[in-house]
Amino acid sequence: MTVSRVINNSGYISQETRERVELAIAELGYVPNALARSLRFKQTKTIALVLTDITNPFFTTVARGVEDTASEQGFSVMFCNTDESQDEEAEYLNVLVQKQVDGVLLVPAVSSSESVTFLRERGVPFVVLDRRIPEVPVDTVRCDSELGAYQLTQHLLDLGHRRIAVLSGPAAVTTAADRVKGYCGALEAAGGTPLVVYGTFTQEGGYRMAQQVLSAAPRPTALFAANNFIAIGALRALREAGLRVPEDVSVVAFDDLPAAIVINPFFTVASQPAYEMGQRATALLLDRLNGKETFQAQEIILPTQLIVRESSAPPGS
Amino acid sequence: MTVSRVINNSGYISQETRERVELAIAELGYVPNALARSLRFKQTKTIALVLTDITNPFFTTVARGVEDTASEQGFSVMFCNTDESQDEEAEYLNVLVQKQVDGVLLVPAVSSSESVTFLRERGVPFVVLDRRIPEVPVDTVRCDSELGAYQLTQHLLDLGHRRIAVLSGPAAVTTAADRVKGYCGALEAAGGTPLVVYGTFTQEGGYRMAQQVLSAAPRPTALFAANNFIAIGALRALREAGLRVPEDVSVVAFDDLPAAIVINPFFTVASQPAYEMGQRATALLLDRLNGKETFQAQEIILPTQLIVRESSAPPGS
DNA sequence: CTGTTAGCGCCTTCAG
DNA sequence: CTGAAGGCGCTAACAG
Repeated sequence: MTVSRVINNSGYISQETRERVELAIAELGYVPNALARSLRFKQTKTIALVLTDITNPFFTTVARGVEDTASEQGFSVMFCNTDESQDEEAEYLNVLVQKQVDGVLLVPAVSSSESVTFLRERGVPFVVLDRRIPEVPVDTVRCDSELGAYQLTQHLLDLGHRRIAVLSGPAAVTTAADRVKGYCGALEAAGGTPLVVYGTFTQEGGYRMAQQVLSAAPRPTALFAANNFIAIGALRALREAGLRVPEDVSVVAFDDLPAAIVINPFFTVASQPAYEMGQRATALLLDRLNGKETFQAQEIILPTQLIVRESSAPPGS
Repeated sequence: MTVSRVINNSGYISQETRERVELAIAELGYVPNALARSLRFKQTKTIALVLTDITNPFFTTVARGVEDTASEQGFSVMFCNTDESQDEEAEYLNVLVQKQVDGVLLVPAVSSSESVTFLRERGVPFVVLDRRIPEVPVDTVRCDSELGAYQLTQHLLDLGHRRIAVLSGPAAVTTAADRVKGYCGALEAAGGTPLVVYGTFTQEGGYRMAQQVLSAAPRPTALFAANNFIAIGALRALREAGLRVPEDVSVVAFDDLPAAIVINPFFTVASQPAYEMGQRATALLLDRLNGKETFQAQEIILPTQLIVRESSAPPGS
């Protein structure tokens, strides 16, 4: 008890006792057991970040924003890769709840409400990141995928493209769906006919989807990749088909690559403020934990930024 | 108690009681408290990954290898970014020890033995990742930086370069030092004079170091970047100076960028098997935890792979 | 100012 | 086969 008082600087302690205790602590290399503390206070000072794949630079940057913000406030972060699998996600959430994390930042693999319901039933605060859970009011921090896609498509339309294909992600993922929606909105307003293929948010997916749309006749003059990996895969397919970018086919994409890892910024993109998304989501979650945010669910929607680079040009240029 | 027996499938339970308990569990959304369990068993089933910056694709990939391997064996992973700061590192380790993590994977910010001693004194198993702690026998998983650097330098020598500058990382970081050493070994054997500058493992660092060595007379004909970020920064400096790669200056680098995020593989590199490093380090740590590895410290040294691409060519070509 | 009691939720051990 | 006691390390509340 006396030791506890010394460590936590609480209550009255005589100078002499304090020094004796501190000496003993140093000598023994004593470290307080945060587990026991957590058990008592029902607070672990730990949050979890559940995402699909930390290997994607977008999520890496988000993760960095999360960790920085969390550690500033004395929280640790556990991270989990679901690989877009709902089962993995459920399994991780189960473990996290058992481990009594104070809160969860979740990039849901699918837009169903199961995970969210699971957490809510067990009283674990959470913030949904990057994607939406339709029809359920939950704290969410994400970008405006629809508007970003609209702008990206509009940019292609302005350049004169009419046959624009979307290489999308899984239909069940809201960012994929929203981007398709924004694209359709812009395209239909201009009297074009949507051409949409669905696949995975991976390089392989982009490669396959690109091959698929390129075999169509007439060939699209522009491709819209729903994320960075898809864009890279698509580019590979274009090269193999002997098509030049942007001369033969323009390419635009969602998600920019960090300046630190890219040699030649090339893709025209709708860039998402990944670091800030991580920051904001964490701040919101911690506010909830501290009871600062007690009102209803809020949705923080950040803007994307259209950055025009060399991968897009007028058709047949 | 009876509930405990049901959950853990231990001891005798009548079928009927089991069913009643299971029903109650489902109804109440009961979740066992892993904290209490950990307190009793002194096992949290959690390990920590302490690295400098998860934003670096090399470490991102390592992290992925770690998480995959850990979760396979039922362990969760906490991650911490030290930004090469020894103080941050010490602070994180302190928290982690308090939180009773079962083990730590550490990419030490500096090569001093403080962190390692800290962990050892407190009985926390750990594996050092990527870097060495000189003169202290500890479990280590890393690449052969010296040999990799030797090969990279030899490659430049073979092309005919003699004035080769190294843009290194912090002198206190063993990977930086080892790479300089390998470079010096190759260069001196060929009768060249080493030109080494030290900086940070960042794009900014690479930019500044490149500017510095390019102002030397005679100008180096080749640059050796000690990591991927430095290479990118150096390339920026070269461009600004109106120098072409590889025509005017060749560039080689340590660390490859994952194929999924790179458009045009361009740099000649010594590639490290990042994912495997994470895997191996985690496996070793978990073996220690399970008492499988009870013998003395071992050092697992993985080979780098020399990949020749377009950024290197004979001088004046 | 310091120490004792009790309980957070778990499971080993021992009674019933 | 099921339940009660006790302790993992911590601290609020209360005694001394």
